[in-house]
Amino acid sequence: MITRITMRDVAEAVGVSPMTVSRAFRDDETVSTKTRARIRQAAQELGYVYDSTATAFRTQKSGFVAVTLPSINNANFAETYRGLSERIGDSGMQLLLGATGYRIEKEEELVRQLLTRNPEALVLTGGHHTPATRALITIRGLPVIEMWDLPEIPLGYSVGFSNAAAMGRIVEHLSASGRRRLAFVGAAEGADLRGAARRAGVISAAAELGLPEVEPIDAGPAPVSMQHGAAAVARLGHSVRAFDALVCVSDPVAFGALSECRRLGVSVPDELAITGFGHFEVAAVSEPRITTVDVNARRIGEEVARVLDGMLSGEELAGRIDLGASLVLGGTS
Amino acid sequence: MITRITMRDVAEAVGVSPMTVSRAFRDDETVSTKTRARIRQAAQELGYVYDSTATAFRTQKSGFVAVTLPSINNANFAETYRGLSERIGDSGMQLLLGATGYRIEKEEELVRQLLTRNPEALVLTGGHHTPATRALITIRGLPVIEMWDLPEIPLGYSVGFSNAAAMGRIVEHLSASGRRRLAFVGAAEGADLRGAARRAGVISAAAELGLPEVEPIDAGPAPVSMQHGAAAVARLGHSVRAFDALVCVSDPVAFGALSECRRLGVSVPDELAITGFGHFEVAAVSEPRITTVDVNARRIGEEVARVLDGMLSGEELAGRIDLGASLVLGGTS
DNA sequence: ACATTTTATGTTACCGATAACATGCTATCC
DNA sequence: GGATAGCATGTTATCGGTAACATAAAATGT
Repeated sequence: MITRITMRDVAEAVGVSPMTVSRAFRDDETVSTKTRARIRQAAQELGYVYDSTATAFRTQKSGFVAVTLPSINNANFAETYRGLSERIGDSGMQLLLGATGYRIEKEEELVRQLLTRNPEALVLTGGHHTPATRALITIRGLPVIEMWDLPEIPLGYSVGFSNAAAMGRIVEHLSASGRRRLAFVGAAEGADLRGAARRAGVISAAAELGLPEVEPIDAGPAPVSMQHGAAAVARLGHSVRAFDALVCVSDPVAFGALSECRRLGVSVPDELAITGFGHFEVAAVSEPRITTVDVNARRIGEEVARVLDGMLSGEELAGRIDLGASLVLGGTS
Repeated sequence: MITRITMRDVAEAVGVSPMTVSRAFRDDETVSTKTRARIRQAAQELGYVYDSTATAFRTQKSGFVAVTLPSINNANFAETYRGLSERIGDSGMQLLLGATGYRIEKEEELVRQLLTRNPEALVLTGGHHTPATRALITIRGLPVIEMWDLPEIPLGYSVGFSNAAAMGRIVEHLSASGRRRLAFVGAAEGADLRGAARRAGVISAAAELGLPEVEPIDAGPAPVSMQHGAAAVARLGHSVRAFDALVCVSDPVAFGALSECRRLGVSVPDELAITGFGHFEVAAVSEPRITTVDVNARRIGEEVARVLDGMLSGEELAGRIDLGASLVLGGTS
């Protein structure tokens, strides 16, 4: 890589101006078909590679959409990202990904870093952000979409569902099937906002249905996963039988709990019901299958892409898209 | 966002030249502490955001490392990405991610797109690429790391393990525990190169140990996951008892197979052994736990980050890092 | 045949930061 | 006290495209 090949080189080879090359590369109709072909040809031969950095600089349009996710290692967030990623390509945008580790302070740091790349829009997971994050975004007037949890005070567009409503479905179902002594298995108080919203949803739904107070079971710091679900039940041991339903913050946690119940010899669903959240693959495959709610992770991503597309082409769009959540009955309840 | 705030604006506010502001922002020691503080202050007040695009353009260093993964929705690849992502921050690099969907043609398209962003290095998963991909990279002299599968003809550095060796461990273990009629459950012939390497590893290890020919069971097109593992066993039904061990291409597939065996009433491991690959969380939590091999997904990412760091600072490094794979015994074998 | 429109291409200036070089000013030394 | 070294800051040119405007050549109309 002694000297980099630029449009100028291609232009000289063909015998036209760099401007014509630039036009040809953007498939500008005003460049004659013949010239375009010659330019393509020469570019190919010279091994020219288009430089998006220069374009981003000159046009002040980066072609980037910045995305933050709590974790990439979560099948649901990954599905959302996939839906977004596959759909966004059409509008010529590229995604810049950052993982917050479920912490809004980390999110702030990430947003700061991502903003230096001049993204044309920002997609955040969740509706809670540090004041500095909010300020950074609003000062710039950057288009924002918040996804997953529908926020009370949105920054811009939002696409997702209500954790409380989704958990309400679960609790109603459990109550309808005669379960009364519910425990909620999730992260420790305060650590995970999404988890906290789900716990709150369970508690209020239980209260509304006249069930006894829900017992919160701390499964450790977020992100809680299979191991934590298993460990939480292992810690309880046979006293898990004090409950007749474990409402878990997510399917992985539910699966961990289910496996541990089997090890303990606690029969699911006869002695104990177990429910998850998110409709992960493990819930659909395990034996018995886990009762859960489908929150359309994939579709969230796809809808975000659609909204982005519309936003960037200046359309008027609904500010808030609630994709809802549907109960998926399994054999654990 | 009427007019964007630049270093010039900050410079004017403080009463210095833009160059001094530039130096201050890069923590250049030659700028006096007092001036630096005043610049920081003014930048803060004006809401100035550093523009990496301009820097990337001027210095011809993008600060990007491009990464391709087969899929983001795979706990192992996600872990590798996480390891890489968390370690790479130190060198000031940012990752640009693309997912190939396990297809080298898509990889080529992605690499093309990523190259327009002038990445300073490229990280590819796997050792098989289209000729065009290889050409694109070598012409540019772009530093490359191939990870996961150690390639026969590497493009540059490589960090990973041998699929064949790892599968060898599994087969040896099965053979040593008296299993003889092995089936390999994976993607259809040719579809998935990584899967094909694993199948080949099983077949040759079995041959070496004098076991009968291994039966290949097609679990569908890559990526094969839990559902596919379950469906493959469901399709076999009770004739699965013709085998005494199912060697699965991955833990999710093994878990699907295990669940389906339970539904069928086939006893694992008494009637049938099941093994996985990759040491996914589900293998460690399911009951029984699944025998698998740990390929150090997280560490692959971390090592790649280390190699990148060294590469970019011009150190001499080992060209090939084999992190090996270790057998993890579970209750399914 | 000449004016007018259309088509294809060229010219110029600029996006925001920074490398390389230049310079003014203040300590330090004998 | 004058020369020298060192520190802090300034000047200039530039990275590779492209918006906006300009223009030459060909096509069209009357």
